[in-house]
Amino acid sequence: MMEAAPTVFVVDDDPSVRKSLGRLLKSAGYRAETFATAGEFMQRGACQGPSCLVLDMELPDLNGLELQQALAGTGRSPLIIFISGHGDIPTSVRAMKRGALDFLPKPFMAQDLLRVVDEALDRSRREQKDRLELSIIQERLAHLTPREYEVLCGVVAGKLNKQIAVELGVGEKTVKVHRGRVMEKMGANSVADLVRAVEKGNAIPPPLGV
Amino acid sequence: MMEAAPTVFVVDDDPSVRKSLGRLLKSAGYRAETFATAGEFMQRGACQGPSCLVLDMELPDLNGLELQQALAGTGRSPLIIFISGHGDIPTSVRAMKRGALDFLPKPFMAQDLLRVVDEALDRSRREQKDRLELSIIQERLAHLTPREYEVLCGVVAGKLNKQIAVELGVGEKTVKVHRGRVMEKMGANSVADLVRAVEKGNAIPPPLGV
DNA sequence: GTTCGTATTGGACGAAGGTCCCATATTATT
DNA sequence: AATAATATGGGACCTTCGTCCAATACGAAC
Repeated sequence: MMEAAPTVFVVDDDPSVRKSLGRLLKSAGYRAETFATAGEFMQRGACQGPSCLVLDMELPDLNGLELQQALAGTGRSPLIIFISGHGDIPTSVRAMKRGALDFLPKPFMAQDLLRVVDEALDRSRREQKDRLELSIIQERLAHLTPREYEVLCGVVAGKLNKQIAVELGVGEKTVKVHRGRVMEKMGANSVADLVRAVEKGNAIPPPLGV
Repeated sequence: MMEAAPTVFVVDDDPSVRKSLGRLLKSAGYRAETFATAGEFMQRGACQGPSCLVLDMELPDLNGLELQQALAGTGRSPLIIFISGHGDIPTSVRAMKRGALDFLPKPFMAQDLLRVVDEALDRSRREQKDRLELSIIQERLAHLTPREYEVLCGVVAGKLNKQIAVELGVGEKTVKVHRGRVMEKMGANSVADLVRAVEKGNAIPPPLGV
């Protein structure tokens, strides 16, 4: 199975920068898409393969930091490499605190950018794998009935069927039936698997308070 | 039980900065210790309570980034807030990529520093709690006999006693005995607890390749 | 109004887990 | 040589878990 081509998005208001970065990235073997404004990029939906965003800090509509936040607000959080002609330290620090991967002052050397892009795509692949696993687990969790979910909680808390039954005010028999269905729906072969799945599924990335 | 006083370390070669920051931090209610060089700070051992480090980037012996790495190399990784009079963007970005909490160009406003210090100490408390849990688990893991550890692996992999017995070439009975001891030594009341403990215990913070 | 999903339970049975007491063998330590 | 820790088991016993077949009840959807 072939992996989707790695894509690098470029958002920069300077046409010559877009053109030269586009060329550079394509020559390095990446798919490149360029945008002149934050708005344009927001319109383009997320892509499936690994990707990252090379983002100019100074844009006509939103500035780079604002776009970074806008994307985070809509659930998209691509790996961002900032580039900037007039950046200052506080701006770069804020960008990094919000999760940017790097911040390159213009002008930068092509190989520096390519190295960072390469790292970004590597990380993007890993994140994509993690997100896929997570979404599968959450999908399965969502298909549990309320009762099944209650039983699940008891099981991963290490309680006995008997205890769970008392807490829910039902017979131990009933708990067993639900429990069996939980194992089946979650695709777990053992309590150990179940615990790991639930731990992963509840791992909510803490929002960066920056 | 009273928590150890939060401590802020200051490393700066300028005596007037040390003095004024020391005063500022003490007036804000923190314990403050100041150092003129990286070497001096390295000599002082880690403290127990929550702490963070306010670190000047320009020092006579090592520069700030070097001290940051030197500390990481010895297993200490205090939360670092850089301050710098002559910083540039690449330096600040590198510092942030290596995990610094913030990077304040001099001169900065006292309240800005205090806000960041406060956040750092909050995080330090959380990290300390996590490290404590981790060390307890690792301590317990270290007290398992080799055989018990093998059995533990089988259990958290969701295997049946019978399967584990076959793999280890022993009787199911023996596995049960080891398993019982594992549960006792690990302080686990259920397989679920055991799985969570092992997952935590194996969570090795990935080194920042920066 | 019938069908579907959900929740509930019974009886029965076997598999698996856990814990007593007891026993042996090896190795390391003292 | 004696002691302790480790590793290995037997026998007995109870608990817990899982699954088979079967049934009832409620609400929502078609």
